[in-house]
Amino acid sequence: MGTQERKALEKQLRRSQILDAARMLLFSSGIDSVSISGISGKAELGVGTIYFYFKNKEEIFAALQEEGLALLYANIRQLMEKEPSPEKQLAGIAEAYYQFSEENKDYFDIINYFLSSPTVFFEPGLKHQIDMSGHKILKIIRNTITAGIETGVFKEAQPGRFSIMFWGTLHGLLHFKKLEHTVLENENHRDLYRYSVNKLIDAIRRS
Amino acid sequence: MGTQERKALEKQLRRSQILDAARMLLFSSGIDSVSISGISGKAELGVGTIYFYFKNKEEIFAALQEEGLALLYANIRQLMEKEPSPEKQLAGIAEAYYQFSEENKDYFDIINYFLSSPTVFFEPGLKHQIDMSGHKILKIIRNTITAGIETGVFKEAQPGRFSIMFWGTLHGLLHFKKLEHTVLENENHRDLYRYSVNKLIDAIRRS
Amino acid sequence: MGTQERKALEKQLRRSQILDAARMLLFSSGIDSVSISGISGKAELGVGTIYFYFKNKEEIFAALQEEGLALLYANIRQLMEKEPSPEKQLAGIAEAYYQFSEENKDYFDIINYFLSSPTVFFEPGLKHQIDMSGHKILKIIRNTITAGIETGVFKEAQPGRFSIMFWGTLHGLLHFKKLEHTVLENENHRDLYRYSVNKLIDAIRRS
Amino acid sequence: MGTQERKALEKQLRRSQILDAARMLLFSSGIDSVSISGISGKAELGVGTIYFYFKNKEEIFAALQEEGLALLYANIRQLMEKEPSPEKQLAGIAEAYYQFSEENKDYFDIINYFLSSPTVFFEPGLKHQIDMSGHKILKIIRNTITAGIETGVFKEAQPGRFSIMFWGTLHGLLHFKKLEHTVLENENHRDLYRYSVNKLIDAIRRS
DNA sequence: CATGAATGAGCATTCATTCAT
DNA sequence: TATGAATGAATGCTCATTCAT
Repeated sequence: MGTQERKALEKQLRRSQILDAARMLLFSSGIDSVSISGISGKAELGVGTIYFYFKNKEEIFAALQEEGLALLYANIRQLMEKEPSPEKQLAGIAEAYYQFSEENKDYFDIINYFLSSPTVFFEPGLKHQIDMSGHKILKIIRNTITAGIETGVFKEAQPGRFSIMFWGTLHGLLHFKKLEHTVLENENHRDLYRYSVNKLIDAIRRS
Repeated sequence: MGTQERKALEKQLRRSQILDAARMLLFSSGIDSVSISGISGKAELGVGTIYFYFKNKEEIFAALQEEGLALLYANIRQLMEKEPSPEKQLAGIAEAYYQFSEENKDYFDIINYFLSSPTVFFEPGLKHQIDMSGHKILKIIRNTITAGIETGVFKEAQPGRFSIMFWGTLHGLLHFKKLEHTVLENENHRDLYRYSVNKLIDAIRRS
Repeated sequence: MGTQERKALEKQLRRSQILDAARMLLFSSGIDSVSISGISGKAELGVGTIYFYFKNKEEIFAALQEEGLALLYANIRQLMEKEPSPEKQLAGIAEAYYQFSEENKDYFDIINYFLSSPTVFFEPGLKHQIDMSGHKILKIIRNTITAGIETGVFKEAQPGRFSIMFWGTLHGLLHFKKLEHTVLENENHRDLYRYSVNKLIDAIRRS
Repeated sequence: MGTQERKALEKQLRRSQILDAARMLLFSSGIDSVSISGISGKAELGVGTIYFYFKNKEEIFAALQEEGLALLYANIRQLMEKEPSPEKQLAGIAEAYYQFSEENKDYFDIINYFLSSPTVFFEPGLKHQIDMSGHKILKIIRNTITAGIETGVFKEAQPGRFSIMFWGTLHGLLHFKKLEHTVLENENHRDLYRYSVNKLIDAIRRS
């Protein structure tokens, strides 16, 4: 039915409208000062309407998180695909994550928000969707490593594990960014990050 | 004076009492639902009394964080000192951190909370004190590595950087714990962690 | 639409309801003990509802102040318009102010509160509105004086200044009301007030 | 008894110590941010001690108010005594009050605080003392006027009333100071004040 | 579908005052 | 006398969520 289609489309449109408002607010004022009424104001919709399209405030954030993961995924693909060799590709992935954490700090923060919080639970369906996004990113890494193994550049018996470790190291180091001028004292964070990535690539190259 | 001493002791006691309550609440309800009035209720003290001993809610959290870091530091020392070789010592440090994240989940969470949060800042003095605690832990790692280099077990031109990377990897992987049954799918998190630690030790052993 | 109209009316009603509660509280307990939660209790509305209709506690006071000024203005007009001559009109204005300070003591107090308070400031927009109300009252006085000059009853080179002085004298004397039985000792405050008004009218009549 | 005397002296000393602290705080932070604990800190005395010397926070303010009135009294005397004629003396008194409101704004505010507040009641004894201070000031005015009448410069059947009116006008106009840039629009407040003082002196000169 | 009025629990923080020592 | 630990009521304000229309 044409009518049905249009309705579905409109529904999608409203969702975007709300998400746009939420994103703008998130980026301009930080995660703590995003309120439903704020979103409703920015989106020029009633508060009740927000609740029609999203069950929760958290659901809105989850959607934003997905956006972030999608963007990160795209960035990674882009930077990685420029590179010819698995080694350079891995480095490209790491570089993409670093850039993302700086250039899309708000998305990075929101992803971390959910990852760090010991509480927050989403509905199973929602959670699955988000996990899938994380999965896709991890898969790129694993594929790159597997490809490297196949071409003989890498030697690694457990590419699945190594890819998680790789990702975990990047993640942990990015977390340390805020310690740059205190605990890490003299270390330049960027250099430290690159050093670590090289270390990891070295480790898999020779093992 | 006996009286003075007892007074000082009682004062210390009250502080602990408050911190205990805060810790219990934090542990049972998550960081977001720890409120001053909740603490005052749990501690069976008036709200005002809380503020007599702590300037701020944040000061309470900072104290808790420091407690956590001190405990972690002690645990690390203990597990590490059992081991004879730098390699085993590094493994011991990693093991201690893992255990800490499980057995002292509340402390682990609070440390992470402040590390992850894009906003919260402590007063300079407070921040410095916390940083020092973090520093001490990092120093153990660096010393272990340096010792390993000196005894010829490790080869690494930049022990300072490597120790941060080491710590960062552990940190990042522990963060992934909650993804165990989703993104990490088939991987047993514990095994993954150990695998990674070995990888890191391998990397420094041969390089 | 009938529905829309009723809604708008109800909204206006709620505002009044809140203002009524605030006024009653102010009247019965003094300005310092008017709290939002007190108002919400008296008005039988939730605290949040108060904040839905008024941005601030101060906005409520400002509304009350404006109410007061409007009432004073009306009273002045009424008493003044009965009088035929500028002299009697001036006396009528003074009389109206005196009556207002007695019969609408709560309004009088709130107007004074904001005038006396060394701190409190309203938002520019709000302030402007209040100032306008004050202005209107001052203008009546000035117009009366100007009219008197034009008809030759008064002689005064600076009617603007004199009207402020006139108003200031009334204001200052009403402030002294509470000193009636102490500093002012034997003076009957009412008589004193009338004496002063006559003095002022005399002063402008002859000068 | 020497001991008794010293004790009484010490008691007086402590009072001053507390008042000094309160005054400093009042002047540096404004009337609203003077707290007992703040005073106790500044005075280097325990909070309990404050309550030993003053029954109330209000009692402290009352003492400060008296200080203010005494200072005002002294200022008035000084400025007035320079002048030879009753007319100039009246102008001097007015001038002194104006200066006091500017140069000792904090004292002026505290005096007004008690005058404006519709609630606050002091103990009878205290109240009497404060009233006396007010009285003394009023008496100067009355004496000046009476003197003027006796020397034939002034003509006024009711010097008592006129002096209150005089004082009330000054008081009311000083209150209008904060309306200078709004309600009073183009009027320079200082000029307006002087104009009014002259008007009053004129009024009594010729009547 | 869309609205937005209404809610009320919840928050961190302050501070005058008391009272056992 | 002097102390300062303890209190707890009180404050203004926020905001996710609901629900009648």
